[in-house]
Amino acid sequence: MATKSERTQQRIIDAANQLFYRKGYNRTSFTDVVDEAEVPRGNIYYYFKTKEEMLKAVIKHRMETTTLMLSEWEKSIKTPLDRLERFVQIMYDSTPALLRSGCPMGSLNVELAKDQPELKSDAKQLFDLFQQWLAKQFAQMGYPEEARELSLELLARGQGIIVIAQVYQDPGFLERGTKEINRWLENLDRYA
Amino acid sequence: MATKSERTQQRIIDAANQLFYRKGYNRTSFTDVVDEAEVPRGNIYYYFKTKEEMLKAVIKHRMETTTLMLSEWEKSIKTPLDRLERFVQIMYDSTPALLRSGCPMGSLNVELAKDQPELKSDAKQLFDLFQQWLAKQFAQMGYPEEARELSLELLARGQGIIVIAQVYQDPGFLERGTKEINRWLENLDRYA
DNA sequence: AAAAATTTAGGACTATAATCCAAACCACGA
DNA sequence: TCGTGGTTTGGATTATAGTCCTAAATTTTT
Repeated sequence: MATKSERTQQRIIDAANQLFYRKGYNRTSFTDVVDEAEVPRGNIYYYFKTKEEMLKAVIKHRMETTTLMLSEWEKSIKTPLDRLERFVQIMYDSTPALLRSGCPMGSLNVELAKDQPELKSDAKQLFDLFQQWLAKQFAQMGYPEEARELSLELLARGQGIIVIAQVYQDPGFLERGTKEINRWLENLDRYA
Repeated sequence: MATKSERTQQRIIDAANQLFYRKGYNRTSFTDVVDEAEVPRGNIYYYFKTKEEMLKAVIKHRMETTTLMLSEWEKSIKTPLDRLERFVQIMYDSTPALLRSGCPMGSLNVELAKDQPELKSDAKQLFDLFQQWLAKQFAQMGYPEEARELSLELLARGQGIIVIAQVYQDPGFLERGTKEINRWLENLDRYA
């Protein structure tokens, strides 16, 4: 089992992760994290000397859980189409959170792209992770050439739908959008 | 001609407008604005008592210029298809800015949607403005029923393409994306 | 069990941001 | 010309955020 120290660190990362998502990176203060994680003020600096470091840890954490999720999908889901649709599914399943705080990956990138290039390149890794996994599925589906472009298109569609659904607080738009993506994927699969 | 005071106020709004776009609202400080507008420190508070007020003025300004732009398009461009394509065109024309700072309207909404609901509802007006104008064009094109949904879909496509193009710093993706949107619009028009 | 290393804890310190203020300045009508 | 209202200044003030420090407590190692 994890040591107490490891668990404390994890609590901090979890708290920061949530807050960065809900409030955004820049608007989240150390005080916020400290309160949420229920760690004494000064102690947090033992684990993370700067806010940047904390963000990097959060991104690393997201990378790990995402990697795990994707590899499990790969293990448990047989066809590329079903895997791609599983990806779309989490969008739909996350409706309430997406309407509240947008896409965790997209909004972080949009925020950091402004004026914080070093951090942005870290956040971009998350996109890369999904992008490469999606491309792999498209390639297996029979589109090795177009795999990258298709994966970007799928990501773009998702991002767009989420932004608009959030702006208009419209879960229906998210639902119709994901259905439409599925139709598109099924057509791609059919005519591969 | 505008009074000196009016011109000063306008300089402040222009500076804030640019900075909010380039750095984001939360990361822009009064000092930044003061420097950019070349107005003495204290003077800015004569015009805007709070940062919120300044944002509202910026949004108002954007609303005005956008309204003007859209009504000019309506005057000078004859068919709904051409008008819609004109909209797509500014996306393409703005490639460098979009790659640098994302969509001015989208990124502002994404930023403010996190934890700043009052401001968010102001920023949303910008979307409404475009959305209603786009819907009008779709209605004229022959889709009165689907006008709203189509306008949201067009906005979503634009947002998605911009986010991905920015994340991957890929002007080509933006170009292909806008071309694809145009194809879609032309098909809609053809089979109206 | 003592020594060494890690972790906790709270507060101090510094930097930066937002906001306010009061004196000076200026334009213009009485 | 004087005074009055709007405008300009720069610095003062306050709040908040980020960072650091040091001593105590705890855990680990010897």
